[in-house]
Amino acid sequence: MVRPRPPVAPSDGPGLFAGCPELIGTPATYGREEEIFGEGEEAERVYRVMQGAVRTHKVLSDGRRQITGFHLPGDLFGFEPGETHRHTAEALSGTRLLIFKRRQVERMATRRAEVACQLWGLATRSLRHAQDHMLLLGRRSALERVAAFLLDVDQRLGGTGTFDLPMTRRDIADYLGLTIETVSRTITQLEGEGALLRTGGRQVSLRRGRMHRLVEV
Amino acid sequence: MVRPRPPVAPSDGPGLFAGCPELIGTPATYGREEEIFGEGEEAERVYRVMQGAVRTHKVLSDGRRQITGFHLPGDLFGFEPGETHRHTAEALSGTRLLIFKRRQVERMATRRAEVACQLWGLATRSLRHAQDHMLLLGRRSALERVAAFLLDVDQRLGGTGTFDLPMTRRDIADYLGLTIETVSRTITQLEGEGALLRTGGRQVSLRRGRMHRLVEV
DNA sequence: CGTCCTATTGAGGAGTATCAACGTAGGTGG
DNA sequence: CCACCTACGTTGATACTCCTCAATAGGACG
Repeated sequence: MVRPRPPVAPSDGPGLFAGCPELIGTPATYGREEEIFGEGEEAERVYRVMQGAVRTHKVLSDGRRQITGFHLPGDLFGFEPGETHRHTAEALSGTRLLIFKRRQVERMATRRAEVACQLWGLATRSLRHAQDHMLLLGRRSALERVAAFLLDVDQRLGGTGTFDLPMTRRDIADYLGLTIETVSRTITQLEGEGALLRTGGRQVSLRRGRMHRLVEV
Repeated sequence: MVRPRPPVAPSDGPGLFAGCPELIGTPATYGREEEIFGEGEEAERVYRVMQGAVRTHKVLSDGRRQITGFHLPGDLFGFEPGETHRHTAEALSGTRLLIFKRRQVERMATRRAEVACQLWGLATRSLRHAQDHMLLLGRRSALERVAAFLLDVDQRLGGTGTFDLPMTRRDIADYLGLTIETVSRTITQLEGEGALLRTGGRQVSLRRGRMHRLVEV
């Protein structure tokens, strides 16, 4: 969730891949919790979010799950250097995607350097997000994790300070490497310290100054 | 450390960038613990390890550190999508590098799609490593982390099962999101369970069957 | 209104961090 | 060549964060 939105806006046009008119995507819709692709499946398609949201995750055999990222409109996902997907991807809610043939994109990338550069940029931005998240998972407390997460969601949803969390406590917990109980308790604690207000349902209103002080560098 | 070696072998030639003869790197050597670049500095160079090893890390203001990766001969590092480095890079020991001008590489990438594709492949492989590491940091126990780490180092150093750890306990701890004491205790525990032998200094000899059983999926 | 799923809260415990002491190895200067 | 010094590593005692298990409350939907 920390990843900044890539500069590829959905307004590039309904059928375009990263501004390349030769690549036309096939529209598709997915329902809440529906799987888009599974870990281990052949990676023959590439996806672009048009509406809704997608999460990608990895699981261990005993069910422990780590969400590696949330994908919002404009984001591309599903690229793999190898032949198979290393993640499972699922729609968070009703979601519209554009599907591209991976071979077609790769062939285009070998011909048009700007497409290949865009792919590189996308991968590098994802990498930066992943590295920031490693620091969070390896070295931050539960309070810092939740505060950083809430600030990030706020920013991605417009930065007004008041918003509805688009995911469940389970998703948040599996993204932050915590349990749902710890997430819940931490939000309660943040409310007790006056760093946020719960204004009904999943809506929260942040005191961004106080929140930032909890995260610091 | 988990990242598999990229297919770009150092034997590509002393001055070549990813098989591209137009790009000639400048050789440089760095001593133990010497900084190669710092977080926040302008990212105008790109590096390739020829000999030795490099670690990249991020730090919080209070000193908490997360090592995001170790780079061995053949690996490229230092790429950034933005203008500044998001990491600090330091040599683990006496290390020989090849330095490339970032602008030059990018210009070459816009002209030659195969260079851009190589950059994409490098970033994507790093991303895969980062995502595997997120699962480790977010959801694995200390025992699993250390066992996975040792198996990975063994594999990267030839897979014989017996090797010298090329980094200190502090580096291991900061890579695995643990403390040096926990790393030390966990290695002792692994020895007690007959999953490895300490054969003097930093050398260890793994019982890979037992180690693998501890890591599973 | 009941059912199911999600979220909150509490009590207790496991796992890892922290603080401290001691042991070991490698390098330096006498 | 040896003694010292410093950095690294191990082990122990204790503390604390976060997890686990359990019960309750709140919302969405039929």
